[in-house]
Amino acid sequence: MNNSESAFNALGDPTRRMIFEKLRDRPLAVVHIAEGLQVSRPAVSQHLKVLREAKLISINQQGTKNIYQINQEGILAMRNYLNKFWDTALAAFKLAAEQTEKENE
Amino acid sequence: MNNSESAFNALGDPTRRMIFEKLRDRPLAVVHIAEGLQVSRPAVSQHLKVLREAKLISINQQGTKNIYQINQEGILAMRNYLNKFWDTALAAFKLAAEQTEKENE
DNA sequence: ACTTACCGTTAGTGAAAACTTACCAATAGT
DNA sequence: ACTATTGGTAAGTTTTCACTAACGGTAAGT
Repeated sequence: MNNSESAFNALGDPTRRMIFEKLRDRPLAVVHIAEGLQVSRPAVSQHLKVLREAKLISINQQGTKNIYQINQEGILAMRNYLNKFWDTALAAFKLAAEQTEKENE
Repeated sequence: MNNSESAFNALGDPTRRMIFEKLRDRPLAVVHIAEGLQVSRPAVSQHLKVLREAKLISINQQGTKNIYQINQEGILAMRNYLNKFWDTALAAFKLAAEQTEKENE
């Protein structure tokens, strides 16, 4: 599974999107990420693992605290995927239009 | 659920990503989408429904054939989400850096 | 040393969702 | 008319995965 694939998988879950958006505004320790969320702390830990493997977030270990923060790499992977996807789709569309035009001459 | 949410949900599934990528190159009827895929045609139909509701694809009905094609709307929703997300994260980061700087004066 | 705070992992459970089978409706072609 | 093609839906099964409870491990503070 490449970067963008694991990133799409990770953001496919609503709870993980909430965590992801919490970290958008500031880096947070796991306890604080779990606050306000309706799942247990271990569940949050598991989600963090998935997000980390997708390179959407990264750890900054400080003593016993694990401070999580946004990682640009995963975001870039998704953006590149979508940009390239659309470019390819558009090119295919234009090519098909030209083909049709020729056939009608 | 807004647009980008349902889009992320939809692309969270690997089979749906495959379908989505199949349609990138050309519009296809359901039968042809199912070809090569390791799931039954009804399963494909169900996936198409999810992708359609996320506005990632759209139908072009031609007689008894349902031709599916890429829909830019869902893609744009995701791109906008990611762009805005990153902008916000960057702004928050800069603000935090300035705060820290002031404290160290 | 002892206690407290923080957090990852494992095992087991429950719910969501992906899948298949069966069925039916609509159009196209003969 | 009838036959074939196309494809959506419903019911039921299977599988996946998100979740909790319990445990252990590490670092900080006293």
